[in-house]
Amino acid sequence: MADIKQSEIARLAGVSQATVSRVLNNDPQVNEEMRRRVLAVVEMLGYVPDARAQSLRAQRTRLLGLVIHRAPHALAYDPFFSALMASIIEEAGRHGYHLCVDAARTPRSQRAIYEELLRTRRVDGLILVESETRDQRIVRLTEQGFPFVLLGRYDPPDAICSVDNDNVGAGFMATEFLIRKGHRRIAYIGGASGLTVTRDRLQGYRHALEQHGIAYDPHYVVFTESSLLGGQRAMEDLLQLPQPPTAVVAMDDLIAVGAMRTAQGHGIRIPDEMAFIGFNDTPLCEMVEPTLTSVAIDIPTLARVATERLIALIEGRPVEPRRLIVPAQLRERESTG
Amino acid sequence: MADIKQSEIARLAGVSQATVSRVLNNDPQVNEEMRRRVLAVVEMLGYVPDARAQSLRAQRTRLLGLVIHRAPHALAYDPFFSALMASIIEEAGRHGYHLCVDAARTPRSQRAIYEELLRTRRVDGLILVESETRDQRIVRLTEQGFPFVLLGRYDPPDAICSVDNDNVGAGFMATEFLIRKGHRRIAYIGGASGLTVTRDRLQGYRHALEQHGIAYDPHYVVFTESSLLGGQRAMEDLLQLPQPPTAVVAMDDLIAVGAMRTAQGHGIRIPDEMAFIGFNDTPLCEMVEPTLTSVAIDIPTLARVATERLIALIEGRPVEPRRLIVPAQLRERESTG
DNA sequence: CTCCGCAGTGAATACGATTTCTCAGGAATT
DNA sequence: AATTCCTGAGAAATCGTATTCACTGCGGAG
Repeated sequence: MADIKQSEIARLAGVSQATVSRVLNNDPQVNEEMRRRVLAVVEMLGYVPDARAQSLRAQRTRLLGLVIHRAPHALAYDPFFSALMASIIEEAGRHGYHLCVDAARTPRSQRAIYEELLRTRRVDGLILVESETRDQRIVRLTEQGFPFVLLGRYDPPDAICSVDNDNVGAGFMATEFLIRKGHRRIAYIGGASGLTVTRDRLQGYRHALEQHGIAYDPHYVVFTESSLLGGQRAMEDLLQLPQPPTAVVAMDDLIAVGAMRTAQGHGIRIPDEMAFIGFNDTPLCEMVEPTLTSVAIDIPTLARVATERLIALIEGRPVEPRRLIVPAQLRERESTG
Repeated sequence: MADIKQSEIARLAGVSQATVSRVLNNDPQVNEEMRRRVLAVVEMLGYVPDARAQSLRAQRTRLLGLVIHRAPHALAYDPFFSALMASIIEEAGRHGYHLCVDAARTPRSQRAIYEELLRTRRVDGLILVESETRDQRIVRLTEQGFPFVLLGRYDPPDAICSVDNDNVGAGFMATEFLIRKGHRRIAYIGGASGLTVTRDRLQGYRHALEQHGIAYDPHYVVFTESSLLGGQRAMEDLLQLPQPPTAVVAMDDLIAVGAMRTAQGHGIRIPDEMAFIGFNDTPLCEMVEPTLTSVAIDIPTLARVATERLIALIEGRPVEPRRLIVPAQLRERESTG
């Protein structure tokens, strides 16, 4: 049924298989009469070229790769990745590409997955998320000359194509916002301390304190796992302090909500006694009580730009500048009064 | 660098390219001495076969397809799909398959995407979610003899391979639970009325009422969009009734949370004055105040089984029984007292 | 009138792997 | 010792498409 190939079309149209290929690829070299004849047959049989053959011949699959780490947890619980995926898929589709999503449970399986995708040439390029400060993937991909784009890294090596939200700026924005509300004892809860995103937002936090003449107190900075539970644990620690903070900047919404829950559990009223601010402006913000102020990452733009650039790299078009930063935006809600 | 092919390995090992292929495919016909020699070279160069060439030759890509509808909304806001994806990817990986995720904004683009995946033979099989009562995709795929598995449809045509959570049972379970808590005026908020999942859970709801001698009142049944906003709108309607319900069965957690928000907005205390129960047991349930009782769909099992069966279909292994039902489970939390 | 160039086409080949066919050479059988 | 059998490995075909190369007419220039 579906086993129609170009040679079949060619036979029915009375032309050579090469001509069929030319017609389908809009080769200007082909005569109008021939084109019509071929297209008529193609139309009639509903022929579409076999992607597998095209992949081999053209040495490109038109597949982009995205690997989610810390699966299945991150994928199932963090809407950031889902939102990112949705926009990547959309933009990829606009260019005739598809998205292959993989997931890794452990750093070890992660390495293996990248290695496989790379070696088997199953995908044409990769979007790297959750880049760490000294990322082996970057080294490996670069030495292989494999197209990739970093998404979500603030200080990539030069010559690496990257797109990032302005994490330093976002950290600064969140912290300054709280300072202007009158807070002086502001805590920062980070995710894994190795992640650049954790560090970048922390840097913005310190910047804001400094700029407003508030001394940096390391007791107010804790690192935890990026999850509801992580936020809860971190908050427990902060509440042990002789002088607990009056406001909390949490590295993501999940952590923020976890921290809020714990604070509420201790009878603390939000935002009157303690203010909270998260990052990513996930749907979660609207779902909790009180609703959570969050610094918005423009995920659709981030995804769109990263995808566009990756495809440009794959197709050998120039990509300048190598590094692009998408600005953040603060969405004020109830948790900051 | 990475442009090693079998002929290269063959040359270095002093054998023919066919032998290299045989070694890599564990052909017992090959001598131990040869095998060692080839493997040594393969190991040294880190050679891995090109997936594109394998795809063409074997007429199979080892890619599974999943199309998310109502994108980007559904993907970004409904953790169900993310959780599903995570488990599909994991199970697929276990069998050497990858997952290609697509997204459709409109029913029209949806048709186009399925048609393309089908015709280009880009994927070996499809997992269909959100099956409707008279689904054109099923007709099309069946007539093409294309491997696919239905996920989340309770009453598939015979001979169609499907996996579903027990939606009727889940609807029954949720409703009966509320009845046992003493509720008599119980509302049901469904998603799009065409979705089988909406109808199946409704059927279970009616069943439970009937079995406990409660008259079915159509005023207590409303359909809405599967979103926070949809839940809010539906709740507004229910609150207009002369005798508002004392308990609400919402077709998914998102709708339930939206409905709860609106009820709270009207000063209704939960669960004292009104009880709520959702479906899917998404992470959201733990994040809201009060936490939401939900009927758990065993997503990992659902995904695992569906993926296993799809791969079996693809590889021509028998799949019996055609229809499989994964039981649901109620997770009691604060919203039902 | 001859030759060149060019548009348009078909034949042939490449892409990288798997699989079938074929055959050499050693073991086993008579 | 001659024939058959079997094992193992090479040569070649194949998957479906894109592309290079070579050829055919035909028109215009010299």
